[in-house]
Amino acid sequence: MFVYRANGRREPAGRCPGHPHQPHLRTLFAPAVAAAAPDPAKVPDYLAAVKPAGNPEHGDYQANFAMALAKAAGKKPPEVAKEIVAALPATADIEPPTVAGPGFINLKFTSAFLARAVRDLATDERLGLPLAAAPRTYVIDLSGPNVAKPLHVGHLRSTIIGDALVRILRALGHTVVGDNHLGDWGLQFGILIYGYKHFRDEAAFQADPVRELARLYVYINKQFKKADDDDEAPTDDPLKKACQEETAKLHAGDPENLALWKQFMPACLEMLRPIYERLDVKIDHALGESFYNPMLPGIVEDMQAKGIAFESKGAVVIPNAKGIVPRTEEEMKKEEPPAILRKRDGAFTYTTTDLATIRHRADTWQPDAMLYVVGAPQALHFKTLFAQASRWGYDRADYVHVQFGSMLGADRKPFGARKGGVVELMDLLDDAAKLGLEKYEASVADRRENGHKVYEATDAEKREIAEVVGVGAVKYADLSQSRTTDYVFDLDKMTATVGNTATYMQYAYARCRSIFREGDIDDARFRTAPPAVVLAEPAERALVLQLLRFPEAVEAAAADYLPHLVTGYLWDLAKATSVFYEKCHVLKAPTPELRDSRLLLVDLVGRTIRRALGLLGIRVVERM
RNA sequence: GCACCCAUAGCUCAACUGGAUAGAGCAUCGGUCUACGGAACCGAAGGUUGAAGGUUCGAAUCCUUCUGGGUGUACCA
Repeated sequence: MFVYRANGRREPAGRCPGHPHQPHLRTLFAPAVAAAAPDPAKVPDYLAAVKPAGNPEHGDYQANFAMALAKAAGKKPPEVAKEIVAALPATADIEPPTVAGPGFINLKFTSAFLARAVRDLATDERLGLPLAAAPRTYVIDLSGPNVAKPLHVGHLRSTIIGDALVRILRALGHTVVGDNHLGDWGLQFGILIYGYKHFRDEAAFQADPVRELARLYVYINKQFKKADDDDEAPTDDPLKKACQEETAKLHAGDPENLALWKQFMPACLEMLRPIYERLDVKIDHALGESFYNPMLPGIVEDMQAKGIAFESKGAVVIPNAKGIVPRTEEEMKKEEPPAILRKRDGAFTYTTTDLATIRHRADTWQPDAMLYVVGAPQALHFKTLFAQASRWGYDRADYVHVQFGSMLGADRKPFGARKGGVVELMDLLDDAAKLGLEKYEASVADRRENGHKVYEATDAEKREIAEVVGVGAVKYADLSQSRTTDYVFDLDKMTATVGNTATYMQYAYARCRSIFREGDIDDARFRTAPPAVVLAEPAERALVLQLLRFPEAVEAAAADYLPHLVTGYLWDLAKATSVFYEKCHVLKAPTPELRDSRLLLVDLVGRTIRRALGLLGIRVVERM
């Protein structure tokens, strides 16, 4: 991933600012490091090397700057580490640090500090999540479906990742504008119009316009495919040409085509609405391509007037990111192509629309950053677009292509939009919900068989469980994968009840709630007047450390636009909780003090899971 | 041809952005406990991080070359 800054330089994205205890440790070290460092300018870099320990045996945190510092000072790393440790101010928050290996400084919080910190966390509705000191305004481009066909699994990633980023950035106090750049004006409507005029089944269209339009779209595209297989250049395909002509007529304002477009649009939007509802995704704006259509001639004129765009081979183009328009054969082989704003036939392209969109977003919301949650194949397009938009004068905001890998079929081949066997989103959600319910019922039967008292859910509750579990499974599967790599679509894995899945987290949440129900305990007390926390077992200590790390995970996810850092955190939290349950009885704790302390931890685990899943757009149920 | 992305355990994925012995989940094998919710826990086995060089105290991570896959590449979006 890269960020285009105002100066046009390519820079890595911002680093994680660290969780609230990291600054605390850095403050502790700052004077000693400053005294030992020959170059004061490097002190912040050294302090940045105070980070969570990679291995719990080494403590809670580790300071890794002694090696670099020793080299700069011409000393031996372990000696430098020892000197710095000796120079630390006295504190009751950490145990005496130890020096190990080539000069690592290992740090461990005292139990007293952890107990105090987690008790403070209990009264904090934000669970430690900081509000940004300097809130920024983000415009996030997400989802962007082609409205002429039903959503399929390929649209999941942009929608789900984009929605999670909206929620995460908002949670940290930023202003976020979500904008769904609908594909509602391109060739797909030429295809629909041509298909409607020549191949429609009138009865089917009357009965269900949505389905008939979808059929026509697929039908025409299959005809294109044939041309490809015959090794004909797609542009020579007469059918495609005919569709392009219908598109051009629409764009030129042809009354018949415009009327058809207006007739088709509501049906197309109706096709999308229930899916967004089911996914629990609300996008602030849906300014599609058609919205920008009237602005396109002005965009091209303006860019030509400013000397950024010009004619080449009958089209109007903007140079590639390097500022070059290749003209000779040799250049065309070596250089990236320019982007076309207006084709030879006068039609505008999506590059022009994207430029109009940038101008509109910049003028309307004055964002500090514009994020495009769009698949990796469009990297070249955005590279060119961002570079030239900056030259055009829209250089205040950072442009980020938050790209993600393709969804692959079981054969590890990308899902092609035109290929058969593409799973429609609605069917996928139905299947996932059905599987979720089956597993729930199997689990209930199993528990009953083993003599447990089992709560009998009503049919309405079962439907709710199925939906929450099913949709959650699909979302979590996508979000838990680092977004840059391709990923293999696997429904069974998504709906698994073990491992790093939504179901496992939702179940962990339900377990927390169950303990309070079982003991008939009011949880409010643990949030308003929390009892003292007693850390008797290592499992409790590990759990507390994990609870305190929630802000760190969220901030890291926001810094690099990586929601999977939140799911990774959840998985660690869930594992720590499992061990805790195993080692520490809660309701049957040896003393009332310990029971209260453990109830506080259970309540915090439940709240943290709910909050973290909420940041990913995933819901929980109280019982399952 | 050129450009971008990727390659980690049998499979699916991590690795806190250069840190200590590369970790999980499936699958395989073994074990624990009448179980505050067993959708559990513990353990074993599984690796020359695609290959070869280089950078340095230290590399899955950074640089070069190569191999193998994906994607894009002047009038689709």
